[in-house]
Amino acid sequence: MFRTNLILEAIPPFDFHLSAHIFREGDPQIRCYNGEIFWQVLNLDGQLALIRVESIGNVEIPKLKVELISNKKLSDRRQKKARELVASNLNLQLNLIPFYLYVADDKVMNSLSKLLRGLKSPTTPTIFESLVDSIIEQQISLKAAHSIENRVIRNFGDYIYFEEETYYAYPSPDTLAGLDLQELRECGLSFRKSEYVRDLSQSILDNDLDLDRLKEIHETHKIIDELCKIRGVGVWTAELTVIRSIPRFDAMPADDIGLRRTISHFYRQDQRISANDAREIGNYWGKWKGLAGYYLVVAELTNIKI
DNA sequence: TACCAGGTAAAAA
DNA sequence: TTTTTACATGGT
Repeated sequence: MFRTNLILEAIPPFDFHLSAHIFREGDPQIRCYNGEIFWQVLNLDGQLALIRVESIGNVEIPKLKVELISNKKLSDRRQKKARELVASNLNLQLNLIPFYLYVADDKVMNSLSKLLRGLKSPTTPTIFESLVDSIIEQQISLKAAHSIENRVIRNFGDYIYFEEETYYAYPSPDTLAGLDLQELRECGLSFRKSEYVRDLSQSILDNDLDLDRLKEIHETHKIIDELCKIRGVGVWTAELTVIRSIPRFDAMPADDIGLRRTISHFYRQDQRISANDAREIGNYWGKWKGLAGYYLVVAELTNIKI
């Protein structure tokens, strides 16, 4: 195996351990954080590398050591690609200060910006990955969805061996496009969702759909409109995808039943709220509503009381 | 056992 | 045009 070390810096504040905490329950063979190191397999222009990230700085002077493990020596170009991918996956270039200033008048959010200072939301390596995951997550519980996602990754993802362990990368559109519906169905997707995923993959393979082009579109609502043209992608899926893959934070999946429960926990004394109620509250966070929603979800996950 | 959980498209009315 | 229905797994 070949090993390469990189040093990455982030725009402060950035709390690596707090931000990686969301992967605490992750599958160790896919993507995981163990309290010390975060790891996952990345596809660097066709070559796989296991990346292991650890903090060698602190929240106000954030610095990361990234170890790249691969079967063949990584070219300079691929090392650069790895740098870019890790930086975007952990949202290192996101400046949180404007967000904190924007929500300073909101009592709850102001508290959270102090309690969760340095928390950045993760970004998926590709828009495709976020779309497929979001389709799988429609309607069913996150736990059920994650077990289905992990089966898809284990069954169809490329992999590398390292120290007697197998690590899986996310399957490519090319691979998923060529599957029988029955193969996806056996991972736990419904036949309908299997069609969505296969057809989405096929249209990328055929160059009928260029997801990366969406990043160039300035207005987020236009990206959401474009995503909604894809069969199986509704507003909820599109909003979730722009937040966690582009990423854009001036959108929030107000239809999301879990997010609504969380918003009501902090703002409406746990009374059920409608999607419109959630949108109304979300508008108060303006262009930062997506990140504000993430802060609320993490606050609930980590059992923070305001 | 039944019902709900980070929805969506297609069928039925 | 609007309303209803089918669908997958995991937890309670």
